[in-house]
Amino acid sequence: MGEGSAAARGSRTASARLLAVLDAFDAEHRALTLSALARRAGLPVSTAHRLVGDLLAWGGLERGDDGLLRVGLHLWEVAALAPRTIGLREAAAPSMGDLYEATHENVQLAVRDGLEVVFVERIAGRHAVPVLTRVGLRFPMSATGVGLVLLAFAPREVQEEALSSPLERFTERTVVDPRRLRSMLADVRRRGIAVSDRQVTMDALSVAAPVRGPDGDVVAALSVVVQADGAGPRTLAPAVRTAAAAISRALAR
Amino acid sequence: MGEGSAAARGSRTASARLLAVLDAFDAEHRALTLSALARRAGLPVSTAHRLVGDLLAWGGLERGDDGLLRVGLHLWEVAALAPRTIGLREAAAPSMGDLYEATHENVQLAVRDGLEVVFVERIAGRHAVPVLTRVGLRFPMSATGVGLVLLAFAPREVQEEALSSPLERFTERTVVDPRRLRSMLADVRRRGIAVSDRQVTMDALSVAAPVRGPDGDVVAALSVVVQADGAGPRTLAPAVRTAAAAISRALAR
DNA sequence: AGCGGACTTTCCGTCAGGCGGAAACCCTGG
DNA sequence: CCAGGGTTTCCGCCTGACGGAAAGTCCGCT
Repeated sequence: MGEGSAAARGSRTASARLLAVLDAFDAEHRALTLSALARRAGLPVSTAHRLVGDLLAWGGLERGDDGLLRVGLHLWEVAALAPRTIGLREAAAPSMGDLYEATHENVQLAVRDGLEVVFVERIAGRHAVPVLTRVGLRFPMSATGVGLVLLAFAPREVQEEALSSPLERFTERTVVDPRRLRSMLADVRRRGIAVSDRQVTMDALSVAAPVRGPDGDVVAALSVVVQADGAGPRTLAPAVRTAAAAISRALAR
Repeated sequence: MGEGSAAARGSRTASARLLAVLDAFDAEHRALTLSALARRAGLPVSTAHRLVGDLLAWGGLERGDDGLLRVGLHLWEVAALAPRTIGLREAAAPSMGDLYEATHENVQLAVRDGLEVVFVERIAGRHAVPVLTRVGLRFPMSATGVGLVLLAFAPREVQEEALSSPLERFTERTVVDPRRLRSMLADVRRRGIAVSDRQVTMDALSVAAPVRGPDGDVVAALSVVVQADGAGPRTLAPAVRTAAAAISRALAR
């Protein structure tokens, strides 16, 4: 016992409360009123009020002209110091640009966090297929191209854990059978490339390749997303693989 | 009395302490040991230890294989929700790419926060002049090209405040005379373009133009940084201006 | 105007829980 | 083997966080 919003409330630490305020924001709720925020964070308004005040003073939140609360610039500044974010982005940008030039499709870079992938950078073609992903977004590993790569090269324990929980289904083609997935992963490791064919949406297909850090372990994955019936993976694979390799080289320096 | 690290300690609010932990990180200190962090944050280790524990659990910090603490991915995810960050980036990316294609020089996008500019995005040419700026970095407004633009179009009060405090000098050519600066700003407003000629470093020159939001107010500034003795501002201005206008148009949609 | 509702801000008494000194623990290098 | 750095745990004191409540503010609606 002890769970349930009411009970949980009182037994939260001060930091947890502050962080809950930040967690009240997500892609669908980028701007909140104080009370909406309090509701979402599971806090009494008066408490939220004080915490928000602290965050406003610090720059972690900002109040727009419309009076709504949004995530502030200062938070972003700090966050920009995260490894696997700016540094990775900077190293990857030129090669991603090249890849975009070559394909004019969505080019994405993602890293693994726990059992999920987080998209760190993306070049969205003006005319490319619209995709669900966005920078800063989190996705389960099993479906996307980048996810397959990152899972294939993840430590044993992570793989086991990912395979043991039920796999989320997005389309009729999403692979949800662990045995099937396991063999796909072996394939990815062997070929150094992953293809997610209509496993996320029925109109898109992605081709991904691993990006390696200085010491050879896979730190990120690069992918290109194309129309499912367009140029096949066959032709894209080499380009993605070389671009990923170029990023790995840039990281080594 | 009352100031000085010791006295200040006790009189801090819980949130302030947590935020101080985050502030312990900066561009020169991206990875810290617990005690170094405590020192920088002005907190007793035991306190820092607990706060760090909370942040680790939340994902605001992460501990590397080397045992050092770094800013965590989850913080970045939240920060990515900040307006004038990802959204702006996404809107600006294509035009910035075009501008880079045209010039092959550093292309930068910045917004104003208080009396400073924060660089939000940058395309670093492989062969372009090395510059001091980096994404996530903060600079005083008076020297850089983007700063001049953002200051020129800032609200009256901001301008007054910026002009009333002494201007930081970077090179012998940095403008530090408020009267001189004031006339430069008028010029920027009139021409819709700002040139910072060797005001930050003696080898670089930047040309900047305003990016406007849907309601016409200046929300960001776009700039190109080139070798001080290279192609003059004369030739760059049109390109920068058009690219900035294209971004403004993208934002309007 | 007058009213109801939703949000924000302030106030304050209570008491949970944060705070931090100190000591134990754990390295690594001399 | 010890010295010096870091990390982690423990625990009693007491501060300052907590949140209910009420006042203040700003709508839109009739």
